[in-house]
Amino acid sequence: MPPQPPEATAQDATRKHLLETAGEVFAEVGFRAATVREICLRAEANIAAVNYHFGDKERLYTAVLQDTCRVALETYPPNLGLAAKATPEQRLSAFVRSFLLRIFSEGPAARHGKLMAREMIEPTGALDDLVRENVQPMAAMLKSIVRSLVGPGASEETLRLCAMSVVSQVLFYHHCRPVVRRLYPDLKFGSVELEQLAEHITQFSLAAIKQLGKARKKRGGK
Amino acid sequence: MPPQPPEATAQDATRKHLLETAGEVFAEVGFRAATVREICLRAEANIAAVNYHFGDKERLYTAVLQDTCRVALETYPPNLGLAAKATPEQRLSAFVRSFLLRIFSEGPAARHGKLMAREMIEPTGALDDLVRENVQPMAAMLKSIVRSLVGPGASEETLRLCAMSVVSQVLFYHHCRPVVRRLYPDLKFGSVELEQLAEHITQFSLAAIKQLGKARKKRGGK
DNA sequence: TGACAATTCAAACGAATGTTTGAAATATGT
DNA sequence: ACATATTTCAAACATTCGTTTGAATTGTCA
Repeated sequence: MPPQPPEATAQDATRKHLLETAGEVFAEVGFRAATVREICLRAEANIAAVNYHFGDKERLYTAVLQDTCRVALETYPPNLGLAAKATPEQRLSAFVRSFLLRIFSEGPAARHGKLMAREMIEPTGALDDLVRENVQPMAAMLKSIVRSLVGPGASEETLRLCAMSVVSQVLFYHHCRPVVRRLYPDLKFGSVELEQLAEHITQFSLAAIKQLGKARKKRGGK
Repeated sequence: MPPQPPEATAQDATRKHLLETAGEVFAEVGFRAATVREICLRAEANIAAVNYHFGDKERLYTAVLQDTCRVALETYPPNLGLAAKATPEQRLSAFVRSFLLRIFSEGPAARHGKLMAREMIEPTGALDDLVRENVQPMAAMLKSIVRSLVGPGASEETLRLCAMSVVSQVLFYHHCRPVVRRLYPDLKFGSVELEQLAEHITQFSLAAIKQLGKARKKRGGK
């Protein structure tokens, strides 16, 4: 007895199809440049379908944003199949790796990354919920990893700064891809390269965090 | 005998005013959402002024992008008044600090950062020239700093990865400000906080780079 | 089958936008 | 001062977009 029986999903197939197609279009060209005509055309639905099923273009967008976020986290969960007794180093590595994969993956799961990148430029009302329900827990998880790496007694500010330094490196290649591509035209982002990149980010961050921990101890903590 | 005598600039004051105002509007709402009506209204120019002086909206935009880039680099030069015999550590610190200031500054110099952030989402034809003439030299400068920090014999890939790790941390707070603001509502980005942030990024990166250099030496280079 | 609700459809509406136009105004050079 | 080129101006044009409308179609249930 599944909570969502198949008939409930098949009931409004066009609504689901619309959600899927809108995700594609929004990710490709953004909310503003996307037209409901294009979305309905690709979804093989009537122009009026968006307004009928979602009210208007904006509510369709927020539905898309929530849906893509769910799909992305289901496809690439933040812990990425980690043993319960993993070391902090392993946990950091898994965090970085799953984050990179989630962002750079092709297919439906990648849409969320693109949409979020656009949200950074022009935040919509949907961002508040998204940060509270998805980003916040992820940030807490990373901060706990950093805490166990840098040792006890580190200030909250230090933990926050280090966590940001880790996340920033992951997001950079996605966010600045247009520049990176032009700077290094031969650079590819296949699964092999992503693994190397994850390894670098992990090692770079581990070295920095551990060094900061040592330096703090020498100074007698603070 | 200045190469650009004052009469040449005063000649078409509306063109200059248009460039200035367009920079404001484009930075605020982006190329697509910006309207030539709004730009001309703020510039106290006629609707047709854009087409007369720049041909069309797109060519106005590229002119704005080049102009703001020039202003930003003039206001916050990458070396930031550094002595000729500065240590690599000082050079890295100056690079990070000037980069942060250039991006987070208020006023006309900040526009370039906002426009570039939008270019990352929807690159225009103007990006190619910009990367070639401005980003590329900056990347080379940073790479040379990293080279002198990590020690001789490091691979080009290592240098590139480390340089990216540095830049990414700088760009993160600007690019992800909507999320950061929601995660830490009390966080401010005044001049004091920017100095602290620059210090963290510098120390974090220095620790990581030097550690990578040591590790490479121990392994006998590569 | 028949009545009612849900969904789909083509067409049009109203608003906003980049651009064009041709005349009016201003500046320039002799 | 005059003739010419440059710049400004109000108005309109052509297009695109989100949304609405009312009829047609399909599905649902008794």
